Amino acid sequence: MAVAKAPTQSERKHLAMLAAAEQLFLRHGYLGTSMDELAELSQVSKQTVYAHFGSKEALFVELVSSMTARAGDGLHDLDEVPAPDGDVAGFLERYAADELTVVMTPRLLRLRRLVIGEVERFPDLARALYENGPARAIRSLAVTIAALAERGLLSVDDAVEAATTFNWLVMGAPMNEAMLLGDDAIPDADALRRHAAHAARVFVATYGADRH
Amino acid sequence: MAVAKAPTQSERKHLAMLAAAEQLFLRHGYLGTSMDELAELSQVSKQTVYAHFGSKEALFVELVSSMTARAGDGLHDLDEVPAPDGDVAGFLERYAADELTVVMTPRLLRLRRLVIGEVERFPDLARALYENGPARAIRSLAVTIAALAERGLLSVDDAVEAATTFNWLVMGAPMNEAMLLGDDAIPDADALRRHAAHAARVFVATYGADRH
DNA sequence: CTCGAAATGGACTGACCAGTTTGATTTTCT
DNA sequence: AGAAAATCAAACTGGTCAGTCCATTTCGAG
Repeated sequence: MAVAKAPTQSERKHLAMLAAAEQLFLRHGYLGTSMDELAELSQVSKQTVYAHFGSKEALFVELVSSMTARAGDGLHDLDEVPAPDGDVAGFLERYAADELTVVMTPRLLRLRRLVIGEVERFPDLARALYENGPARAIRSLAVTIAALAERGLLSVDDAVEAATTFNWLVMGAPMNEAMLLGDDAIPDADALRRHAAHAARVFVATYGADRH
Repeated sequence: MAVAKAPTQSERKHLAMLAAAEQLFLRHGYLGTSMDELAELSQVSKQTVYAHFGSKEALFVELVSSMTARAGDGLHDLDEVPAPDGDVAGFLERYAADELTVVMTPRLLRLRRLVIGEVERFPDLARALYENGPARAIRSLAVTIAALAERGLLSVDDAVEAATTFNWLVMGAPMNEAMLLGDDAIPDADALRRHAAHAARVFVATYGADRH
């Protein structure tokens, strides 16, 4: 088994700095965060910050990139058997609820706000977030939808279009509310489940196999 | 008729400052814009800026508020006769295309990015943008949808839920792409029309009167 | 033409900030 | 234990920024 080696001081400080950077950048933005502030919150001297990350911009890019990469992680191992033999709506509802539970989280919403606000300054970070978030989710869902269509459980011409439709049917309203109304407007778990059910209902009404 | 009185120098400068503020704030953000820069671009002395607006924050709030208030203007006088006697899908498609044409504009998208990035600093501006944008559009659409349901052209229980669904069916994908991918990713007029048609098709498949 | 209001520009204050320097201290690894 | 690497505190550089001050000029209405 893996040996739990004690983290070195350097590693501990590295993590402390990343944690402080996350807190400050997500709260105050890129320009609104100062390196002195960050060093103090990390309980670390300023030189140590520069020794580890080189510059404010490099630290920002590293932090945002790593958060972005981990963004849609707990989700995409859900390519289990899509539907046993009929309950497509139930499957889609569960999928939507899982997706919403992952995405509608203060950490990820703040990351998204931060990155959107910095599109002009850091267009690559924004593109990376788009690729790792919606684009990845849609591609993955399109495969599943195509498989369901193959089995005759859905009636779909263009699987990517259908996946895109479902994705924004699910995410559109809560995401755009959360962007502008702040974390207090995040729906609770029950509201998310109801919304997921509604999205699945609309989708099946459009793409259900019983359409001629 | 209204007399076209020549604008005084003071009025001209006031507008020049607002124009410069729009350009700079939308491009560089709140913190990224300096008052010296703004005065220079306005062809005005710094004193004049402070004489007119008092402070950077006040100028920012005034600019964003006025842009927000005018945001969904060219649209909501479209409460003409919703549908003569049948073509609900066509009516919805036209409505969606109009809405998309107004919203998917660099100016408004940049405003939205700016406001989202400043949610923590200026929560009231964000709330105002939400109210004047999506919330207003959805309320207005809900009335129309209820009227169509009344005439038996749609089968709708909850008009607000249906309006919300249609709204994000229309705006979700292009809006969220534009937020992260920048103005270059704005779909052209033809793509917008096709997307509007698709949204209308999905909506009618779900809420069409021919559902039992 | 005249007088008050508005605008000018340029210097100035006080604060902040990214990044560097230095020399001493502590941690890590062998 | 002892050398190399990492960290520290604190001062410092060069620059920027919001907002103010002031003496002079320009504008516009009567």
